[in-house]
Amino acid sequence: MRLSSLADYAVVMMSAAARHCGGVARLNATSLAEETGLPLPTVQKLVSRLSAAGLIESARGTGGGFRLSRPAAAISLADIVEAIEGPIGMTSCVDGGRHDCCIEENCRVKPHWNAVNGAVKGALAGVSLASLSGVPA
Amino acid sequence: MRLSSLADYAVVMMSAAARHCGGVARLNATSLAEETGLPLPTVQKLVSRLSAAGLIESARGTGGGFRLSRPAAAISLADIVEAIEGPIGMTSCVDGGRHDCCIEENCRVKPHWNAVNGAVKGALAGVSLASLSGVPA
DNA sequence: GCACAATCGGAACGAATCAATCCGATTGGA
DNA sequence: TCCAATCGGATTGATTCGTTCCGATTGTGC
Repeated sequence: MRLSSLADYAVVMMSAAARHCGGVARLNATSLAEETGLPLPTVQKLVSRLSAAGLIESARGTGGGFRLSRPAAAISLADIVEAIEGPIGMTSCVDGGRHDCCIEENCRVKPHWNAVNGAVKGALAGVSLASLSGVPA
Repeated sequence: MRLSSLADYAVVMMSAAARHCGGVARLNATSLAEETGLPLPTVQKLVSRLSAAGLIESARGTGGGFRLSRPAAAISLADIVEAIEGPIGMTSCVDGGRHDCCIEENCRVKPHWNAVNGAVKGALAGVSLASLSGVPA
């Protein structure tokens, strides 16, 4: 019931990127690590995950860096959390997923978890980077 | 962003207890383990946690067992999760708690986490054992 | 009053996941 | 063509979680 530190750091990092990224400016991992105070390797790992998820676009080579692939208003906390921790689900018995529960047939709690998952996901999807960093658009 | 297996098992166990416990009947850990299919030691550990949290009342000695200390309608998922995993909070920077975040001064995301935490907690508090097990009262 | 049996409660072990770190592959510029 | 700076993946260590086992407590039956 507590998201991992990586996801927390990712949210902070994306918020800082949204504040600084003035449209086309690219940020590198080093400057962002210095600004946020996070360790550099951690920032690198987060950048890898986020770029693999498609939230940011990275450019290699000298003077490279990364920038947001979408506007800040179109990125929500749910996107970031799913990019770092995988699909949002409080239990293993989500519909369409794996079935590792050995008491699935006698489990009458399962249908109710979907509603709870939807509520949690909606709570995270309702907050965007724009509302976090104060950017109007 | 995924609650532990213990909490999941605890919810299942409490649901089964709510179905069987007809007011004053006491359940023992062995029968409940046989019915739910969970390992006996796990059930014992869950009973320990839940009794320490005050959700169930345990009785030692021959013919002992445990029963719900409150009506099924007065016990929510939030109570069970908090009994097993501690306070519900997605991050370490909850108001009134510990301050382990080294970038707290530059963190502008912090005020928004409280709203998210409240939404999640409300989603869990809105579901009671009565709605899970189908007991009318 | 005593012994027995069944139970809860806490402590110890092993496994899995997570977080942090390091090195190699790729790419743009000079 | 060479160099330098960067991203990407792989490795190591630590923390936490899950499971299991053993001792303390208590009520019953004789």
